[in-house]
Amino acid sequence: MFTAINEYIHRFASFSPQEVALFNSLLEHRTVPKKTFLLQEGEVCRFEAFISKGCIRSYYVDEHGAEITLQFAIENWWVSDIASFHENKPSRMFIETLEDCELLILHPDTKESLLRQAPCFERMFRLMVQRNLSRLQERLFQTIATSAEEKYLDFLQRYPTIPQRAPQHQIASFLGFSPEFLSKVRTRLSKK
Amino acid sequence: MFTAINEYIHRFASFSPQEVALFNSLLEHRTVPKKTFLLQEGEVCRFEAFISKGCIRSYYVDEHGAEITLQFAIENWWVSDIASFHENKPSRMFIETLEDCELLILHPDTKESLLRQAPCFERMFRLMVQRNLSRLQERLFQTIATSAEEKYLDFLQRYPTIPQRAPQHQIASFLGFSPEFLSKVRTRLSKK
DNA sequence: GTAATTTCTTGAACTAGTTCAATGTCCAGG
DNA sequence: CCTGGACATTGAACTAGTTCAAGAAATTAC
Repeated sequence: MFTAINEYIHRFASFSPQEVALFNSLLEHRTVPKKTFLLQEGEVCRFEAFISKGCIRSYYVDEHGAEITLQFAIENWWVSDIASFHENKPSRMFIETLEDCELLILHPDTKESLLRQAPCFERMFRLMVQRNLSRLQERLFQTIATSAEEKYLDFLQRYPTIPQRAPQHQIASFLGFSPEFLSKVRTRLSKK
Repeated sequence: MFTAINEYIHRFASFSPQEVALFNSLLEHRTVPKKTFLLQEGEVCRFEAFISKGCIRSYYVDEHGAEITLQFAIENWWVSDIASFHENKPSRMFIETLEDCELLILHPDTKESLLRQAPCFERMFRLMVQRNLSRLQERLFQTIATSAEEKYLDFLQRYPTIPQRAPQHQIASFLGFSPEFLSKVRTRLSKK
């Protein structure tokens, strides 16, 4: 149950067996069916969830009711609204499972307890968030600088499993254009 | 010289006088004239710079030679390419002063030394990066979900000093549209 | 103080992407 | 097995934003 997450944390830093044991002991294991909301707009996010199995989407809803997908999270990724989690404030996001999921969960108090008992995890979380930040910078750049077609092709490379796991209109909302246009881009590409 | 940065770090965590003294002792103070490149594409970023005075822009250049502004950094902000800095790899960014600047600089080795001697700074940097990440999430959402006019108005609220400090075409490239269109948006707004 | 360069504005022609509506497809549930 | 709802496709009309070109305004450099 913990092999994946233990491999994961060792990619960022080294930990003693005791530290790993402490970490594992603080994780809550949870099984969640598909189409379940882990978080809805207005709620405070009380988890950071590591996905051992399954696929989860986080998204915003804009003033016209349109969805904008922030993230497709799959195996070996974390999902949370960190701003809401850390500042204890209502979230603007929805987080919903796309498949049946196996999660390993940290709560605000268990995370604090972990960091108090084993401060070396601060480093791991810092490096994790840093990596996230640079990826998001790249994505913003791409959102502004490239055409819908390029974005879609790049998406297929980067997230090869998502097209089988999420409907197209959600992918369009991740890439930043309308589902109809994604459909047109796809037919255009398949004619080449 | 250190008052601003010391206030800044205390907003994220508490530090003993010794820790603060160590931190300050590791900072390199540097004065940089306007229109100086702190980093150019292809170089490895060897600094995290806290701006005591001045204004700095970081941007990408896309395949057609167009600039995309990632950040306008002013007093009490940090500027760096964290991916390049931490993974020691060539950057895709340019970082250029818009004004004469006073900077307090951490280098990769001084940062490591700081974190080794005073691990509590891990926490501060983690919280800093987290805040950055959530702001960038908001910005991505806004880039996708709102009109040019809304983006510009929101920009004026959020960065009231930048219009006096940076040319309009750079602001347009931050907001994600062409300088000509920004000009049109502005005349449209001023007619209201 | 004037030349040179960068920045900003305006207009006309264009295009990438949107919106709406209609039709077709694919399931999941009873 | 058939039916209702979600999902995808297509086309036509539209629009927000782009591109190009030219001129005006503002800065900068000597």
